[in-house]
Amino acid sequence: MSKIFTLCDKNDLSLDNTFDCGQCFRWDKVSDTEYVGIAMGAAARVYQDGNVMRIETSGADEEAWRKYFDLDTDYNTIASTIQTDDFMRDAISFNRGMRILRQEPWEALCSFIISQCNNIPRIKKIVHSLCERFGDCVNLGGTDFFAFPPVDKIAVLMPGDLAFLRAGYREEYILTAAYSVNSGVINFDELMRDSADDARKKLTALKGIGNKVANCVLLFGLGKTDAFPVDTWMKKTAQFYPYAADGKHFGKYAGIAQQYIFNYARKNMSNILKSY
DNA sequence: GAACAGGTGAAGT
DNA sequence: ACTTCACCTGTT
Repeated sequence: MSKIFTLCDKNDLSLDNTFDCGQCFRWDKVSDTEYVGIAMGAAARVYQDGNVMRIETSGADEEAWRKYFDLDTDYNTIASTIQTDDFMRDAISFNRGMRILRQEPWEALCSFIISQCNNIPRIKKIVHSLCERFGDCVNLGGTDFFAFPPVDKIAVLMPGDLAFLRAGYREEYILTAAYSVNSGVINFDELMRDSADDARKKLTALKGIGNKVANCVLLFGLGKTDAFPVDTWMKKTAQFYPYAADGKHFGKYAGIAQQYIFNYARKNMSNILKSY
């Protein structure tokens, strides 16, 4: 049977700014007050109920979900440290209630390999297809969800076995990553203890993993808030707001600043161009 | 048909 | 160190 927990006050978690800010690919909007998805092998329905946010889940305990939603971190305090100018004031205000999800490292690595030079609908489609084929099926409220496949399920595959994904040249990168993680060449526990610089070096040693994807893995999969991914949107923004391409400027919470800037730019670029 | 999409690596200055 | 380009695929 499913269980229901209260997560937090409604002001401390914005569903759209968290699930639709480009950091994750496995949550879908059901209504203005509800998303459904799957993480840590547990399906879930996250929804607003009056003044609080609640979660109904097929598994994973309350503690695991609290960690997943990073609920022990005070984002208001972090926001004040990265609010260095008017642009950031507006970006933070736009993203009120966003939280950086603590995703599983292997899922983050594989997902952001798929993300390269791709649009979000197709990323989601490819990831879903991978899960449907190799992940465990979990039911919640009559709907089937598919967990992200464990790395050993992918590490036994040969080149060509993922052709059905239509992931193109990214297939080789997925397999390389799976072999490396499964064999222990890449050890996430170790990367978690490493500095961001050390962990980044180990990740970019893999074929198909450059700085951008590695930084996404550090930020979204390994909890390193100082990792600062710079993608095309950040580069575009940096043309008129240079700090968007400067990972040093925002200090230890640079990654969170990045996500505020990224989502602000991606959703609102035309208005931003008029304002700055 | 061309250009583009949350990049990367190899080869060329 | 910086620039250019091919790489799979799907959509506009």
